[in-house]
Amino acid sequence: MNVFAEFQARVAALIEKRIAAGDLPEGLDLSRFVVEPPRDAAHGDLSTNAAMVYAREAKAVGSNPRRLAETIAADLAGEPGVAGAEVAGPGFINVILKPEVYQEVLKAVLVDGERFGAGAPGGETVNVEYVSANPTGPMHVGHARGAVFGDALASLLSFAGRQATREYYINDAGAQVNVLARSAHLRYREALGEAIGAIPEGFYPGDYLKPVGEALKAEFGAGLSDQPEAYWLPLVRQRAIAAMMAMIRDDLAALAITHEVFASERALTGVDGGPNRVEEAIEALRAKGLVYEGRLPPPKGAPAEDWEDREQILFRSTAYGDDVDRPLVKSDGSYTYFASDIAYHKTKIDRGFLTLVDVWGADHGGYVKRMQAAVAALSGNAARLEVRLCQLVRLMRAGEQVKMSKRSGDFVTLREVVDEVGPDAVRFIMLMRKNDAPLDFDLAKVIEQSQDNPVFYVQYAHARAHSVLRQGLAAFPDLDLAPSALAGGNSALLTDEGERDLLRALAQYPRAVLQAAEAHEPHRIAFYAHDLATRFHAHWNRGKDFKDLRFVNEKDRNLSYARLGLVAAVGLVLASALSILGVSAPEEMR
RNA sequence: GCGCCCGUAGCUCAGCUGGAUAGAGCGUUGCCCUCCGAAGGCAAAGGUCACAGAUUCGAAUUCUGUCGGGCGCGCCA
Repeated sequence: MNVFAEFQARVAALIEKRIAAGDLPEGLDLSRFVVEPPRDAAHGDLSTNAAMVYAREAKAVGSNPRRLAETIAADLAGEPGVAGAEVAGPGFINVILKPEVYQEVLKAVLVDGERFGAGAPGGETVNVEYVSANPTGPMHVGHARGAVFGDALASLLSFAGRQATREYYINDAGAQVNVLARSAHLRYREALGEAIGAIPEGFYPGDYLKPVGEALKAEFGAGLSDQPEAYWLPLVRQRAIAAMMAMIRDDLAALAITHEVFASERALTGVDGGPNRVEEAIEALRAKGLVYEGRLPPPKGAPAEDWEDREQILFRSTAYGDDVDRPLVKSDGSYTYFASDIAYHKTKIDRGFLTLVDVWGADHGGYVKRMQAAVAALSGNAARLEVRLCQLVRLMRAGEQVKMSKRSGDFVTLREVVDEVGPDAVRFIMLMRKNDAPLDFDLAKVIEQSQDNPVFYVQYAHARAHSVLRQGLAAFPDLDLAPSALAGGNSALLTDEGERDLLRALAQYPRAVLQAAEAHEPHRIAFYAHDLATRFHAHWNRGKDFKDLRFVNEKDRNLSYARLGLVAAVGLVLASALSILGVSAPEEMR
């Protein structure tokens, strides 16, 4: 039950009525106005700018904008559920709703439970690709942001009714996985008892490869030590990648993140058998006349000492808005990363997705246009790729930046952070910020001041709601506090301003979900949850000053029951919002 | 040099796709626990929305320019 969407439709109908009456011209775009909650509660329950939006059109047909507003307001005042409507300020129409509307909202929350605010299932299919970290080592905190964002976005879209698929692209075909294999082979020789000394430049130095070396020893004995690299590299690479992916999945699981599809870049190339999807994708582009041999101007800015001017195979990405055409084949004849990424995105299109969302680190920003060009070209402009860039996380410790370098092996892993502060805090902090704003993640702060962490604030509100329900049951042991039963309470008794404030907040949840899903901005759900928690804490505290405002009043069974229904509804919506964010909703926090 | 992102309270950030008097957390100051959970609440102080133009009934929000910061700029991923 979305009050705002309902009134959006009603106002649209009233505007059509004005058109029929000649107060407005035909052919208006009825999606231009909004029905929203006013910032100031004194302005009523709903507010619309419809009369202002169409003021110019009203003038054009000789009508008066002010009169238009008053006519619409008068019509609105006669709508069911409306207690009053008036024109205010520069031309807003403010609507005051009858209490019955909120009683219905409350009932809907209690009946629908954690599904309140969810969109109708069966919406469009959306592919959300996130994390896609190279399988060369454990995840570090920089990966966490995109991981949490993508996961929460997919949850949000699913809740809003879309059919979201979570996907991870494994970069297991490039040069860096060969480096991984050589590094693992080094650890293998170490496991065999060989003194390998310091890890040479150009190898991954981390200890996390030691178990891989041990496992290789267990599987092959000494059988790989005297062989040429060409012999052992594929064997070691395959096992090292599998080990890294297992580790990455574990790290993600610690953050409650899962993917439905793990897509292998290597499998696309056909080197291990199977069709060569990369070649197919390039042929598909070639068939559209978008692949040619040509020369590129030298790169500007950063000096490239090994630049050589030569003919190469290029994708005409400029035909779809890119700045320059992009190479598909390297000088050694192998495909570029871009070429296999085109093939990967083609598989998404071939699987029927028309909306693709990629979550990348901000350092890949320069890559956005060419990938969008490829998706547009491959799908004939039918599919749309949206790239959400996550600014890199600056990891701080007591106000000082922690330098991280994968090469030196000196980095803070995601697992270390999760073990220190818990998955809920990591997720909530990352989701309290827009993805494209930089984020300082101060370990010392999160650890030492964990009580000031907003995640506890929201979780506490949820726990407090359940605490009140427990109190209610203690006072009235025979009450049925199941939400479906509470829906039968007499919510007309909820007349206090604090209670009405909570009801208004509950009514806004479906709207918040809808808008967050449309904008692909899960952080709005985090702010909604925080706002609802604030209102709940505030009203709870009023019960300290005014005893008759407490939810549980042992002398008034019916009133208590109605109020417990409100408390249960707040708890349900908080749980729903936290569930979208992937944060736990404990019923007790003592 | 070019492209993308960002600039809002002392600090960290929201600002509902152009709306009414720009909000919250932290920090500072002063209050509220014989009382449903004080991990909470109330109040005060704190602003040239980087700057200058443009668009219109109306701009933190859209466009242009300037300044400042981040990221990126064949054959790495």
